[in-house]
Amino acid sequence: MLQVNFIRENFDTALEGLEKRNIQEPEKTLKEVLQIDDERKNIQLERDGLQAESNAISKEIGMLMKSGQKEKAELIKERTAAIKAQVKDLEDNYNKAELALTQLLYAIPNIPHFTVPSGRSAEDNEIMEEVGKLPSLSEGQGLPHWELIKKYDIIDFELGAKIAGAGFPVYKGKGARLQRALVNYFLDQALEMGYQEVQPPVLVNEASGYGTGQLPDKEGQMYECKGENLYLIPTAEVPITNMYRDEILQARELPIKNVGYTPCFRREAGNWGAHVRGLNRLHQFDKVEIVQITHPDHSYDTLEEMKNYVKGLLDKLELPYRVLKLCGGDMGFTSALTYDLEVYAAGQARWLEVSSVSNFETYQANRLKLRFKGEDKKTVLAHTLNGSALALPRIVAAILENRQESKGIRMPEVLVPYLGFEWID
RNA sequence: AGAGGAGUGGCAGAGUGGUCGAUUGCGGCGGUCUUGAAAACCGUUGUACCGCGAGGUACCGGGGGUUCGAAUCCCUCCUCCUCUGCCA
Repeated sequence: MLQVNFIRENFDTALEGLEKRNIQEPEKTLKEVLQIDDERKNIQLERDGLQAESNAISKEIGMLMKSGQKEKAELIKERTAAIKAQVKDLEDNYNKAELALTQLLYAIPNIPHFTVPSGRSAEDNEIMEEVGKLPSLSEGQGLPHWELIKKYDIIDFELGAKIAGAGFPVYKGKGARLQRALVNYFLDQALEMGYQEVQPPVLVNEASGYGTGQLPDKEGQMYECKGENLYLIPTAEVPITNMYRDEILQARELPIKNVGYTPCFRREAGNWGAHVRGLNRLHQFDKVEIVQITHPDHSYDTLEEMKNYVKGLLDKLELPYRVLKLCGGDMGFTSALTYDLEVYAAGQARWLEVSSVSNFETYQANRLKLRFKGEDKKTVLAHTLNGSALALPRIVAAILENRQESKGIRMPEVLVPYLGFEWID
């Protein structure tokens, strides 16, 4: 969430940023934040003063008791009753103000970076570049992946529906092996870039959900564990970033680079439309995620580095892709700047999002209380970033669709050592 | 899952109702000494909020309670350890 002091000191910047996101009545909301915060401070001033008085009296009573002046002590005790009641009142008011403040702040999205284009929807995203040649498929070789997977019997949706539900496919044979190869390839590549591999829990508690911003606003997107107060992760970002919740790091430890493979679970309530077929949208899918924690001065360099790293993966997989800079209206709630990478899937003649690389600046760090001790010994919020590197299903879809030949589907060269075969046929 | 034990500052570990935000040791940082280092010695060393400042308030796993006063007593939840049971 945003820091109140940031809003106070940069009111116009904050307002401009929120306007870019097209949220309702941004000025009123920001003013309300400041007003509630002022209220909170005033209450604290009064409460702390009374508390100090009360502490002094207690101390006095202690000394009187020690020196045996019981009656005198009893006399003073009477004075404390009024103070106590007052403190209790102020305490209640303080808690109310603080709660109102955090709830309000939870509802305010991150301020977009100044380079983020304004816009309302995906159509307003800025296409930064397009890389690679779109495949030209010959007649009869333009099948979408949902037909190809049947043809080669490598992914079974009906079977998954039987044991779980729609959107939970079963990968079989070379389909399953392709999944495993991709995960291993992506992890190995990240290792070469200096990331530490981690295997986090795929269930997280409420505090973690709040830490990275999935709660409270996106509650409907996560699967909940009945009676356990745990959530299935929608992305490895949640557990991996939350490893650093309530931590104060040393400046020299930065940047921290972690990579993790996890399955991801998304309810996708109300997100199923006509063109959501096959692997395009699933309730469960596999993803390798890269997460970095950086010094605020370096986070945008890191964002470029991460984007370039993901581009490199797509280059090596020989998939044509384009890079988008998301507009204010399409960007995630917690992000300050997001690049989406989309691969071209020839069988559907569509671009499919396979990665989202974001800088959250201090938005998550503030919620997480993730700080570091700087060179001047001051404790300041770190910046958090993450990116998919990569999400599997749509990569699989694009590989199947773009690389289909009459003889079968030719696997990308870099995967062959991981796969142990060259063709799905 | 049952029985028992324990959670205190970066770590170790005192503290069982009153000048305790907390003795001490280690580690860290600064300094003295040294050609340099080690050792020794001296000093310093948590977080958050409020206040122009002096300073104040809160925090001893989380939450609640008793009391004029709680690290210390009570309730509750969480976590860890040991034993028993169960199980990849």
